[in-house]
Amino acid sequence: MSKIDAAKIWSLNYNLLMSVISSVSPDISELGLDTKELFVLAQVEEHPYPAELAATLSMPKPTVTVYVKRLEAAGFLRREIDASDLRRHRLQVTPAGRKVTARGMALLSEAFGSRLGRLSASEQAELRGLLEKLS
Amino acid sequence: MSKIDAAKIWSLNYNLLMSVISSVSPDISELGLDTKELFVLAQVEEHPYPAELAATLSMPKPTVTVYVKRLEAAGFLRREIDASDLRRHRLQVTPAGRKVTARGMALLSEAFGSRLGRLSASEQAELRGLLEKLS
DNA sequence: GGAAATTGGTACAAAATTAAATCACCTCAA
DNA sequence: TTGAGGTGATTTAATTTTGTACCAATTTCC
Repeated sequence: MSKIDAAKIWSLNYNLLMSVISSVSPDISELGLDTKELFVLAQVEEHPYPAELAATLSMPKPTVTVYVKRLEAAGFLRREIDASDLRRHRLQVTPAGRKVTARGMALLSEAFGSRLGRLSASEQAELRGLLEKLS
Repeated sequence: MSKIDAAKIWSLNYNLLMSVISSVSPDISELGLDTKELFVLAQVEEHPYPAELAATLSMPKPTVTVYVKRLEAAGFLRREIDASDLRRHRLQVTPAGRKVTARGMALLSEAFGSRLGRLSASEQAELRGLLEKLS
């Protein structure tokens, strides 16, 4: 349960996530957005400001700017200046954006779910609980 | 337990990993290697060929080439042509490489461990078991 | 034995990502 | 007020990562 184990758990988890990502990204691309763009888009409703997005996704602010710009150009997102603080840009998902998010997350769920399927329903709930404690 | 949940579990896990990575990468940089380089180095003993590394880490072959080259230049790795298959380059971690790997993984374990510390010992074991089933 | 197809690996150019600097705006103490 | 310090977001320039094309060694199959 010492340092060795934490690193082991880490690697297992990391390799798992990466392998799922790379298996779905071709399908996600066909929706007209990049995998990372999907992650950004999926968090916009919960975190409607670029700085918040950067913090929760652990990515630099300029990177968020680029993704937001692309998402806006694709019509998945609208940007408007926040009335109460003119520095802030409030983001809003368009109906098209919501649709593509749902599809993309469904693809991800399908791929990840096929791994999750190795676990029983109660194990899945257990896993979710553990991850929530860690978050 | 449907698609929605898989996506939720996914996001929790993804954000967790990314936040841990970004919190340790400054410390890892001080060891003289990049975070991704550490991940590569840490897998060399288990997967001593570039193509294998690319597959297990889900990264493109050219990327592995670049990292291997840097790790070799830094003296953490040696490359020799495999006697039984002259196309393959067998990689070998040097003592310096082993040392820096241990330190880097310790840093990672420390950071991840401080999250894991929120779980009881039996919960940690539970988590590891679940992740192993998924891998 | 010897083309043809495969596999491991790399070089180079293009694309993605990021660090550093900058601009616009906000807050608040004097 | 005002101007000093701080925050949100973007631009620019540099770095990192990757796709494409390629070579060299090996295997396959006639």
